[in-house]
Amino acid sequence: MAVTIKDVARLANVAPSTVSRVIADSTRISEETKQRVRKAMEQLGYHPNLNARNLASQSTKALGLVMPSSKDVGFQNPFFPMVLQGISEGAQEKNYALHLTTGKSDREILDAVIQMVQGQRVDGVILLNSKVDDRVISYLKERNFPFVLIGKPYKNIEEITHVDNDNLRAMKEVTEYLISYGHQQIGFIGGSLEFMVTIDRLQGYKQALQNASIEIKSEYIVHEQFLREGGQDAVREIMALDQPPTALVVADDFMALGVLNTLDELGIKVPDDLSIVSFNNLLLAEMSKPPLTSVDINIFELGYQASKNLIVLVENKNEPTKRLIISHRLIERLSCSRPKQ
Amino acid sequence: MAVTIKDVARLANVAPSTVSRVIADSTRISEETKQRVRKAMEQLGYHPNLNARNLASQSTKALGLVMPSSKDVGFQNPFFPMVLQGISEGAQEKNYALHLTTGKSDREILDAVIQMVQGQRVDGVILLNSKVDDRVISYLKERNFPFVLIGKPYKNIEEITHVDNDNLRAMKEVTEYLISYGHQQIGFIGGSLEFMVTIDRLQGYKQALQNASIEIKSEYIVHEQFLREGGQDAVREIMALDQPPTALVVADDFMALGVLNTLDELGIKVPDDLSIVSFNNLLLAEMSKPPLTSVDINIFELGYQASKNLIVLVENKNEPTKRLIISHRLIERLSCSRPKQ
DNA sequence: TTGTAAGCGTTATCAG
DNA sequence: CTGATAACGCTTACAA
Repeated sequence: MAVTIKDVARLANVAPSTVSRVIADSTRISEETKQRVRKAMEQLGYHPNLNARNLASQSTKALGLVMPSSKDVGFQNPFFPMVLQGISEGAQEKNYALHLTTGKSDREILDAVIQMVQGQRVDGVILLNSKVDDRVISYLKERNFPFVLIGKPYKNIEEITHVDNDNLRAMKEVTEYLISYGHQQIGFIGGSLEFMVTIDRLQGYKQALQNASIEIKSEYIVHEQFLREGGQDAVREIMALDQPPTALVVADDFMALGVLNTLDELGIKVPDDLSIVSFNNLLLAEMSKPPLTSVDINIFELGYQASKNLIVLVENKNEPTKRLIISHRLIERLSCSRPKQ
Repeated sequence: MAVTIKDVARLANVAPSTVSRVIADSTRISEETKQRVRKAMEQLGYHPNLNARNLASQSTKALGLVMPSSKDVGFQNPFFPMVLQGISEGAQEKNYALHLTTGKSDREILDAVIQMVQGQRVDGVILLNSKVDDRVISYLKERNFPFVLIGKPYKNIEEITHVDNDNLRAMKEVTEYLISYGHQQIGFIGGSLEFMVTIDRLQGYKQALQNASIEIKSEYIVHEQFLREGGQDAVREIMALDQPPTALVVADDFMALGVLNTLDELGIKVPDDLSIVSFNNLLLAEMSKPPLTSVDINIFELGYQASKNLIVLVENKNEPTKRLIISHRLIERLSCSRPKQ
């Protein structure tokens, strides 16, 4: 039906193998026949059948992407499209295609990954959401199949190539920033502790307080969902304390938006009564009222480096595992000030 | 290297073709051998090589998804992850895989699509962003390759299967809703007129005004980018008029957020001084201040129906083209009230 | 009900 | 520099 390599060969008066070599731009083909073959390809509108090619060459030039479960709320966070953008760019540059995988349960996701990997649809896999004791990771490691993780692995850190921010340091800096403003009562509103990012940031928060000899109060530490009213409950809880904090670090701009609303309802002014720093620096951050001081964690770059390095991993069999740390940057806006007396 | 159909055949003491039939669950195989073969597959951890299978069967059980250009700002709108979620679900249900495609320019995108289609990596394609005179559409139509468009085609409406909202009616209803509140001066802040959705909504807006014998003022109609400060410029412009509107319809929640901010800066209170209705009903809508009355256009369903119907198209050669209209619903929150005297 | 064998469209190995 | 020819792993007539 479709035009094949044989049709091209016939028209150009060469063997199919020669056409194949022209496609691969082999050096061992005379410039003259190359021209002739290329013209024939053009003329016939030839495009190689990728399935045949993959089958013969035992490789696919495609990367698999494991998305967060579609039931996951986190899916609505703009984090996902941004990281995808980065991944996509890194792949495109090396002419790799992207293959998507989801599932409603962990089991479904694992099955989809297995199919994709064993079915040889992809040469490598990018993981977005590492959970504690992730079965997908165990599976890939076991088979020694190339993959990179965006975020920090729960175990075997040294054996898993991953790209992450230095979340500990980022949060430490943020906390120090607030301390330097004169804040002593600083609250922490983070996501679930089953995410490494939360663990790291919590630790950064604690370290900063300790270094400044500020007491760590457990009432100041709240873990909530990243999204939605999560922030609202958290902030009510924490502001109802006898001695409420004068500053807050929040895990995510989206959540910070909820925080801002609740504060408004409670009649608490930002930054006059309460300072806030959040993370991610989404468009949201500059559109909220007041605009949020937020840590830009370079989401695009996270994705870009992930695919870029996965390709390296795929193409060089003995590439060592790596840990890639993407830089972050505090973007100062209007949600912080000195505490009131 | 990997375990193949032959290994299974050998272990189960049957011919490879028999194994193939077992995989396809052919009725012409005895239950007994089915058991035996399945056991062998299990034992060896067999998974079919999808490239070989695709090559032999000339079909892929995969759908291609053309994403908005990664340079596109629209990419940051939560619309994308939501529609992807729907698409993914529809595909998963029928055991179809998803293949992604992007590019930085229209040319790159077209090339990627051609590669994907002619390379026979997918059986059908879902398009997200139809532009005027879309070359991807022309290409697919020309080749008679199955595809569905999310949104409304610019031309050949009857010949292109697409899933869309009734944007004209939705906007008409919204405008009538505001009129019923007593508003006579109603502004329109929409996206670029190169999007069909804008054209449809603008028309709905005009129809509602006409039906109510309200004059259509061109100064009340502003077209801006969907995102970012777009809203802010637009609202400044429109509120600076001698007789500013008492109500606004806005194309998108995200944009409405920008509008809210600017209004706040201008000292204009919502809904007391100005009523607002927006579209999409993102999480944002309930988190903004005040919470936005917004039209839920069922983004998930848009995606879900797209992949579901694309699969029908792919599997039934002579399926007629369809137009699928997804329902919408006005979600009333706190951004509307009667106009002041 | 099962086996044989001919593709599917490439790439890769050997000759020449 | 180029051409045969054998894989690659599976599906699918056609036989049996």
